[in-house]
Amino acid sequence: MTRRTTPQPNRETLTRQRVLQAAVELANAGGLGALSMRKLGEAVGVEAMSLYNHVANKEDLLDGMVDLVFGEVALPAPGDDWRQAMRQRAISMRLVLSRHRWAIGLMESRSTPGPATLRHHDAVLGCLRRGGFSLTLTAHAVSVLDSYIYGFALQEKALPFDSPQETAELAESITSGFGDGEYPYLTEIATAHVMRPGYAYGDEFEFGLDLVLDGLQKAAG
Amino acid sequence: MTRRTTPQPNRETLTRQRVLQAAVELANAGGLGALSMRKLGEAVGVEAMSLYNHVANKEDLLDGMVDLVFGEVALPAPGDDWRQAMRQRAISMRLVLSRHRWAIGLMESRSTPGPATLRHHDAVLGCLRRGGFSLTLTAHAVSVLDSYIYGFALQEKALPFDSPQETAELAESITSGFGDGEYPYLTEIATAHVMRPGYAYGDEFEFGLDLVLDGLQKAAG
DNA sequence: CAAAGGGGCTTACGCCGTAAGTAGAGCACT
DNA sequence: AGTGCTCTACTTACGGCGTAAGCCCCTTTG
Repeated sequence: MTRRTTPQPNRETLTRQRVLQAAVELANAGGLGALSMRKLGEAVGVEAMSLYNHVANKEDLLDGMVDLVFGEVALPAPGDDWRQAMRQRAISMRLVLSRHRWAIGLMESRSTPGPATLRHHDAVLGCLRRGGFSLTLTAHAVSVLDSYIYGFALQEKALPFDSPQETAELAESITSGFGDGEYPYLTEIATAHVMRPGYAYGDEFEFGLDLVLDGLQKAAG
Repeated sequence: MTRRTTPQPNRETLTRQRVLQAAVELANAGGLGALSMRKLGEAVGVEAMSLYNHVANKEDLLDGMVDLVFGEVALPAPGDDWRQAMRQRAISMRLVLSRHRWAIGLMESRSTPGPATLRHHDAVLGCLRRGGFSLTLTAHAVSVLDSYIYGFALQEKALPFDSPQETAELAESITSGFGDGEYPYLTEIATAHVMRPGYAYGDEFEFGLDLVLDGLQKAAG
């Protein structure tokens, strides 16, 4: 046994990828508030300061996390009909954003997009251009589609409940707090619509999505 | 001079309103990051801990700020045509959200709405119901409209520039960073569309808004 | 086998939100 | 007038944050 030690067999070398993935897992589990450099270091078995060998600073870490999330979104297949492709893209994006609820709040202010983000946007633009959209209409379409998707994800995130049952409980607690006449229409929709069995806000997504796609199809002529 | 001191004539008593307004001003000036209890105390001429006489904690402070912002949005007038009223409401909301860019990032996770927020939502629901919308269609309409408005505001906030000139500069710096073939459609839209004189992303808002309103009108039959 | 470089660790600084305790002024009683 | 309650503001302190600066030792290379 002249060999000193094996090259740390029990601790595989840290990489940017491993750091980013651990950060995403931390954020998934406890929200962005649970993600600190110290806790992230602990999660990957390293002191906080050692993380700075792999990320420039926390901004850079967040940028990398956002790009990782974008990488999970299914790219529109080049051969597909634009409408079909955009529909699938939107649904995939919403799925990804609901898997990583912290991400939507992070896309504000992240102004240095990573490669997966750029690839995603390029694929979306290409799908529309090849589908016959003019430059101007392509810009309109991307704006309205992304606004709708992000905005829906934002609202969905703001809801502090997941199951229909929790929804009903919250709606009841809100309406019972006021006199009947104070917010009549809120009371009406809470009692007669939201509290119906089987209600789930997420089901609203496809209604708006198809509404937007219809409008774009008409505009494309 | 038997009287000890006058009852502090030069310092008007602090109120929740004054605290909230100062907090909004701080956030307007320097973003949410510039808003700390210490700085807010300094702004109103008081130590940080004294603020807790008027707000329960920072969460409560943020809740109050959001409600203050909602109070700035013009309520739909009861007599108006639903489409006209919803259009004006959307434009007013976007204007308010661009005056307070920090607010959109805050509406995530604020789950205890204040009176102005409730009044706003009740007025919107009422406008649609009186316009003949069924309960289900009203829920659809609110979802798609709010998603679009918030999502647009979110994207607008993410843009790190305000003037058309800054936009062009950024677009050029992005496209020049890659080989021509890497992101062809991004390059195309950046050079041939975004960099045109007079381009401003904000102009996209009304296209999507009218698209959504058209779709709702059709759905309302 | 020595030199060099790099990944990891320790320490420290100035922020943050806020719990806990204190002081003084205004008011309502006797 | 005295007594005590309440309300506002201040002070101090704690644990956590991002990260700058410096050191240490292991690995690679000549």
